[in-house]
Order: sequence, then structure tokens, then C-alpha cells
Amino acid sequence: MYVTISTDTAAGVHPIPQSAGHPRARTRIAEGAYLFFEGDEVDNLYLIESGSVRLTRVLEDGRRQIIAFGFPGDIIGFPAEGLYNTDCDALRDAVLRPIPRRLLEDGSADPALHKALMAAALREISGMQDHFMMLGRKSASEKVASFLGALSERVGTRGAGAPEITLPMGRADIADFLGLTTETVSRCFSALRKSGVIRLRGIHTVEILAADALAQRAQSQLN
Amino acid sequence: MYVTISTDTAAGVHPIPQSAGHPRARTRIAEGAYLFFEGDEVDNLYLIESGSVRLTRVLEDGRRQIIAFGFPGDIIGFPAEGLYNTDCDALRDAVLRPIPRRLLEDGSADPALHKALMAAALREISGMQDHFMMLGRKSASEKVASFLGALSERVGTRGAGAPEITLPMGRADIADFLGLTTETVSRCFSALRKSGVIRLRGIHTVEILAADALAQRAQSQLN
DNA sequence: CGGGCGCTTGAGTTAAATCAACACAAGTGG
DNA sequence: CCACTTGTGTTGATTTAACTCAAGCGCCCG
Repeated sequence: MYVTISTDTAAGVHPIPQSAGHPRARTRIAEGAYLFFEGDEVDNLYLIESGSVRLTRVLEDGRRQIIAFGFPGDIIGFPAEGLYNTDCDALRDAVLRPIPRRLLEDGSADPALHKALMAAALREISGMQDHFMMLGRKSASEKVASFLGALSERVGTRGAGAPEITLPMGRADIADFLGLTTETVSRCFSALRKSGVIRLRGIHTVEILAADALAQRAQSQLN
Repeated sequence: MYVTISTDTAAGVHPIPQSAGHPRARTRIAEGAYLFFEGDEVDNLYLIESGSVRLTRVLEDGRRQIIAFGFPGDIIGFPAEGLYNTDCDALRDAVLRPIPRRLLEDGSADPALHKALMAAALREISGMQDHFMMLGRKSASEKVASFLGALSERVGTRGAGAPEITLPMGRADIADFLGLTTETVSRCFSALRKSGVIRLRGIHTVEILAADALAQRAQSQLN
């Protein structure tokens, strides 16, 4: 999840063929369990079918950066020099479809899937570039607003009432994704709440009362 | 240039075949000239043969983030949904080998090149993740030290004397790459100079007097 | 030689981090 | 069933790293 990929873009243009990979095989990981670690040999990529995961990098001294959150429809586990380049664990119980690595590297075995994987990798590059802009050049409140806006696009419900997001991650995860502290994230949530842009229905459910105002705040810091 | 890609890794493992693309064709761009803009249709990727380029994204209000610097051996211009996702202009006069986009997307035309391009894209993803860690979780002095260390690895000279880097970019570019201001970058350079880690021979030439100390400072802020 | 741009340095300000306390819910065990 | 612990989130007070504003310097180029 790289903050700008809309559901349309992510799922629509190059859908993963149903027949892909091991058509039947599924990998299940329980909340908190790890799927792989940075430096492990890559055997499979994974298509997330349900649940959500967290891709992290850690510095020796413990500082952590969340590289991405993975939601249903996302493909995770692209190798660099044959190795995973992040840790991956489940935020919520997840079901994944393994896709053998050779289908990424060898175009002849399944051309359609190969193309879809390639497109996913390229989309990942593009999405990460938005994340750069966010990490490097946005204020705390802009970051949080951008994050909520992107999540709303990607995994929000769009029913009759106000759009709603269920956050599978905690404040600390959001902080580590945005390059902030939990306190700052919390304060930004509070500010959005107090100005009527969002409403919190429990800690993990965000109602978006004013999507336009949220979009404003994602680009300029008019409190 | 994504801050951790060593020359070995970048050039060694999956070299771009000499025959690639239009074997003879070359594109030349003069210092300051643009090669492409964000949103342009991608016709070619480019292998940088000489010179250096700058890949940037700009926010409506003018805030700028440099996504990457491109040096000889790098491949730039990976499309997302068929479009370039950054602007690209030359820091120094550059010579580029165009590689038709279809050779990335169609594996059958030139399998070896296709594989090499795929590997380059995957390496790019991995490299960007290091950049995330840097933007999100490192202090200004750590960022600058990391940057100089990475540049030294990538384009430094390693002769008899002290290793040396020729910076093709100005302080403002470094700032926009690291998510800092020019003033802060300048102060970090001065701090490194005053503590004897580097020496400046003119504004664009950095001698690394203590590579070990530089590496230290890239990970922990012992001034 | 003069002008201008890019770099450096200093002083003051500010956004976010840090430090600290507290609230609240969920889970545990007596 | 209630005390107690534990984890997570919120809020407040204070500190600090980096930004902003401002001035000066030096180098390149006409």
C-alpha cells in the first residue's frame, strides 16, 4: 500500500489470473506471525487474498521503518538479488496465494502472469515515489491526512453514510510508516477530530466526515 | 542511485547486453536540459552511459523531492501505467542509450535484456527501501553521512590517496534528496569537515579522510 | 573588475520529539 | 466478580533538531 494506488489501478488494469501459481495452495499466517524475514531466500511472492500485513525494515539500534502495508489484492515479496528485502508479518490473520518466484523471472512459463507481476512491480516503484514525497517533504499533519485519504481510497467502505476506514494497524505502526512518533500521530488524529474532519468510532474505526477538507490538509497545512 | 547500490551489484550481476536496444542510437542531453517529464508517455527507458541526471517530483506548491540521481550504469525511466512518474533533467551533460519500452514488457524479443531490465527494476525497489529508512528515521547528520558513503561506493575514486567524490549536484539537490534544507546540508558538511572526517577541495569535490568514521555517523549520531 | 549565484554561518523560531502522567480497555488470576 | 496488570492511546510540559530569516563570503563568469 503506497498511499496513492487506488483500488481501480491496483486491481483493474492487470488483474492476477485466477489460474496463477499453485491454483489451490494457500498460505495462512496468524496475527503477529512472520511470513518471511529480510535476507531470506525468496521462493514465492504472495498475493494477499484476505487480512493485512506489514513490511518493515529495522536498523541495528531498533529504529523501525514500515515500508508498506499489504492489503487484499497487493503482491508482496519482490526479491532483490534473490532475497527478501524486508521483514513481513501479519497485522490481522491473513490468507495468501503463493506465486513461485520463477514465474516472475521466467516469462515463458505463464506470460499473462509474468506481465501482471511486472506491472505490479512497476506500480510499486511509482507508489514508493509518492511515499518519498510524503516522508521527505510533508508536515506531520499533512502526512496523517494523506495517509487517511489513501487508506480510504484503498480499503475504505463507501456506503450510504460517511465513508469509513477500519485501521488494522496501531498508532505506532502509522508512526513508523510516516516517520513520526506515536504521540504526534495521536495529536494529529485529535486535531482532525476536533476540527470535524473525522470521527473516531473506537480506536480502529475512522469515519471521514469531510473528505474534501481531508484532501486539503493532505497538501497544505491549513490546520 | 539509491544510496546502497554498490557498483558491483549495479553493474556486475546482470549487465546490460552490449547489443541491447538500438545498438548505435544515443541520446544526448546538455546540462540542465530535460529528458522527460512526469506524465509523458514512456517510449524508451535509458541506460546512462556518461554524465548524471536528476529524477524529481514536485508538489503543486513548489516543494520538491529528488527521487534519485542517475549515474553511468543506471537505468532510468521505468513506466507506471505507461507513463513516466518523475521529471528527469541532466546535472551534467549526459549520453544515454535508449531502450525501447517493449523490450521491458515483452520478454520474447530479447530475453537476456528483458531479464536484465527486470533485475534492474527489482534492485530499484530494494534500493528505494533504504532511502525510506533514511528519509523517515535518520537525523540530518546521519542522512548526509549515509549519502556521502553511498556516493563514495557508487561513484567514488579509490586511488592511492584518500577516496574522493566529485559531486555533480549542488547543496540544494542534496537537500531535496534527503528531505532537508540547503542550510542544514551545509552545516552537516561543515561539521564533518571540522571533525576531520572529510575535506572539501572546492565545493564539488569531497575527500573522505576517515571512511570508518563516516560509516559510524551514517548509523548513529556521534557528532 | 563588478555582478550574481551558490555556499556558509549566525541568530531566532518552530514543529516535532521527548519525557511524563494519565485514561481506558482487555485480559488474568485470585 | 472484582482487583490487578498490561498494553495502547491520549494529553500536557518541556526540550531540541532542524527550519527560517538574514547577512556575509567566495568563486566563477562575463
